[in-house]
Amino acid sequence: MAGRIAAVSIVEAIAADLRNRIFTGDLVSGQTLTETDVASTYEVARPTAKASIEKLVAEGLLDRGTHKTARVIELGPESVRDIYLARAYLESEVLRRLARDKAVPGDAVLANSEIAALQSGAPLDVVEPDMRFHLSLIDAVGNERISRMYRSLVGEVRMCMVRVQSLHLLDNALIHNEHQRILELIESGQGDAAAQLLDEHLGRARERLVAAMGGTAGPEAALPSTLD
Amino acid sequence: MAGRIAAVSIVEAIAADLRNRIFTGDLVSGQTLTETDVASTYEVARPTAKASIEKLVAEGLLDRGTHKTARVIELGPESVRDIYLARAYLESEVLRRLARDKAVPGDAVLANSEIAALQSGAPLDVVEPDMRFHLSLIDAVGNERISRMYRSLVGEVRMCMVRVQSLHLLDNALIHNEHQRILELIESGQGDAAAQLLDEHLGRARERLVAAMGGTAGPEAALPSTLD
DNA sequence: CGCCTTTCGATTGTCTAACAAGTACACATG
DNA sequence: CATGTGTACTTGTTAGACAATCGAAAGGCG
Repeated sequence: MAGRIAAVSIVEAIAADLRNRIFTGDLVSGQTLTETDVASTYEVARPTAKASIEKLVAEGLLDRGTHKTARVIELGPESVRDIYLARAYLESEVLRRLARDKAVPGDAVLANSEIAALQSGAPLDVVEPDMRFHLSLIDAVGNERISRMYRSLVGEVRMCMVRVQSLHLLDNALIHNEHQRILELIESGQGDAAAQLLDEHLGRARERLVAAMGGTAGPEAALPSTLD
Repeated sequence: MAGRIAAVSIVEAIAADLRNRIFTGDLVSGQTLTETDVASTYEVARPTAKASIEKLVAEGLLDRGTHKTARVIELGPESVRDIYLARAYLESEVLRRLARDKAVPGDAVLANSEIAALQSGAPLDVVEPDMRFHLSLIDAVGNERISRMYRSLVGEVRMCMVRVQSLHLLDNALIHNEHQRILELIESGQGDAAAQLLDEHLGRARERLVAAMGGTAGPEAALPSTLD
């Protein structure tokens, strides 16, 4: 069968669509979402729209106070640092434990080869396999809660990405090489080195994002132009 | 001022009370919570009760499928392992980074001294300062998302505790000593050793919980009787 | 007697309509 | 300029209702 069918409730369906619109940049940061707007857009009753909005608020994608209109969360430089540091915390410990068992997840290898394969195209094409690479590492330890936590971080990372999508921040070859080295370090059991390399890997991505979103001057002036 | 005032909505207030009743064991694992029950208990309309229930479902404290009654989640041995391993992942990396800065959080010292102070009392009295000790370490790195994640884990740990509260699983002196050694290792910059000790600390607690809840024979036979 | 089907009560999903309560912003007033 | 007032918009909550679904009990059949 082609994809498991899903009898989702209306609330879930609307929440899923809103989530998608946030991740694709259709709904930009700071944009307001009134209950009546959502209700009329999807032609449902206001309580239904309300429930959808509150679902996304619980996920952390929307923000709202009592009696105030919900807004798409705004991710400033401090949020980006918080997100990427949280990623580093989760993932570096994962790398240590994978290295302890010398367990290289096949999905991660696959995802990284896809990064190597795409030579050009839209600058955001690398995001999907990149996220899949990191998720494969996380999922490899088989901890349900860790995977859930990391996925919520990935959602926020995607929001950061669409926010600066006009810039080509990402050097596919560099990303591929660093991933490759991380996998090699896991295979040879060097957990500390893998964790440290990951720290640099994420730290670099983080600072480029911060510079691109918070920079006063043009980003090409603030960033190192070449990274090979 | 003595505590910021909070004008919480009815939904939030009910959710908070239900959460409290879950943590105190008033609502036991597996117990069903129909919307009408909650509505009549708190004398509110059903949609309000529904929203409260869905809030707790989003937090992971209740579980429910479409058209099915919500139940308090049941934490079996595999869940306990998942929770404690997730704790270890988060916290051991935190210890490494604290050790790197040789930063011993004052709140953690305080919480541990409270553990030393209580010599007797209810067996669960140690849980609160124990959780506070670990939370202090987590909060010390100042990462909002990591703190949030850990707090959700702490909630589940509390549920585990009330589930086996009849047994005295906890040796206050042992806990205090291990905490103390962890703090010392942070102070001397030995991150790896601190992380490893934490692993043992959490691993022991986890296995005792698992044995207590899943053991076929009486727990005093399955567990090492003394731990000094 | 045991198994399958049907029926029924209980529960949830969603809607309409409505009122209360709060926020934000413009406006008038001192 | 600071303050108070008022109004439009939005959200919080309720009541009642109907459809859809689930679980289990009751009944029929081999």
